[in-house]
Amino acid sequence: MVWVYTIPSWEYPKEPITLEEFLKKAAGPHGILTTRDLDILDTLYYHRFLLNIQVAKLFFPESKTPPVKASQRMKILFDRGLVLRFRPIVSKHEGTHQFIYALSQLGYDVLFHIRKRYDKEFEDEPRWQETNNVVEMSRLIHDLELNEFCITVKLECEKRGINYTWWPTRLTWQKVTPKQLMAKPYMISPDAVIRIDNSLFHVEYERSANPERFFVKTNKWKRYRSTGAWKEKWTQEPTILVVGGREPGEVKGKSRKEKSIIPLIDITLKQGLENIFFLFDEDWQNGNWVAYTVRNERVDIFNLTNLTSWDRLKLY
DNA sequence: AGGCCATGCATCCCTGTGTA
DNA sequence: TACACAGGGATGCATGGCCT
Repeated sequence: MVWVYTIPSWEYPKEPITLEEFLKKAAGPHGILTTRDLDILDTLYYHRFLLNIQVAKLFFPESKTPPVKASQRMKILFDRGLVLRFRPIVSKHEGTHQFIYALSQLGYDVLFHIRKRYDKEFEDEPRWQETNNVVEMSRLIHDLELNEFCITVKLECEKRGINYTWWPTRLTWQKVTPKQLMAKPYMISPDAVIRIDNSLFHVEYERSANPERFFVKTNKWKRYRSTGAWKEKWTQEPTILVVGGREPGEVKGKSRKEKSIIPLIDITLKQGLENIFFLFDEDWQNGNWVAYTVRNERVDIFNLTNLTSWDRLKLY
């Protein structure tokens, strides 16, 4: 998808109703909300932004025309003030604009009021704010494409009958406090964490592929590994999965370019970081799920029975 | 009555192509 | 080169049937 950069401006409904009115109407057997609506709001809460086609894939898979269903339901949620929407500009055979949705303040309040009673994790959350949605376009696209990857893996798992878990990004952050005196705490904040069958992946979606920033990340990961800090959060060591373009991509309107992740492989090799895979957009988007290790070995991420070179090193 | 679903039609915007 | 127009992808909206 080729994006044209414009300043994102969220569209607000003309006559949103208040939380009190909403909860009155939402009650009872013929309330104006369904559990699916709540699931959609949940997904927006955890994953921030969704394209209409992504709502369609996740919540209307049985329909003959999922995008139509999705847009109809999302229009209702928008008119009632539960979501914000924004129509970006794309080009090159992509047709016309597709809506991007985000959670509104009312949507958060409704979700919080209805689900907090039996969903403990909400109570411990720092207060969410609608202004979280005001981000740079590059950040918005990054999140959308990350979600697209996670959704595509989910659908592929369903097709193959494999278990899949997609952790909400905000629940995967880990603050690591090193044991050594004077060492500063640091944050490990993956873009997403997914489990495919028995493999745990720590997903890094790299659109801008800045080598300097990546170098800093690899240092953090090495510490995270060597100190075993991952054990505080996960039952197995996560494999880092770097996802991004093999070829530099195009972005209209600004001098910004999407960069290839290939230079990052060299950095990783020189750093001696192991148990990390690289998966190219051009491959997974065409249904080819073969990732590469730093030594250019091919691995099928749906079938990781072969030992990786990292495992072999540990055995020696 | 309102939610859900299928369908049809209008409309919007981008792209490609033909013509003067 | 400039312009008009058709086609494609996607949304917006109205309608009608069925179900709870």
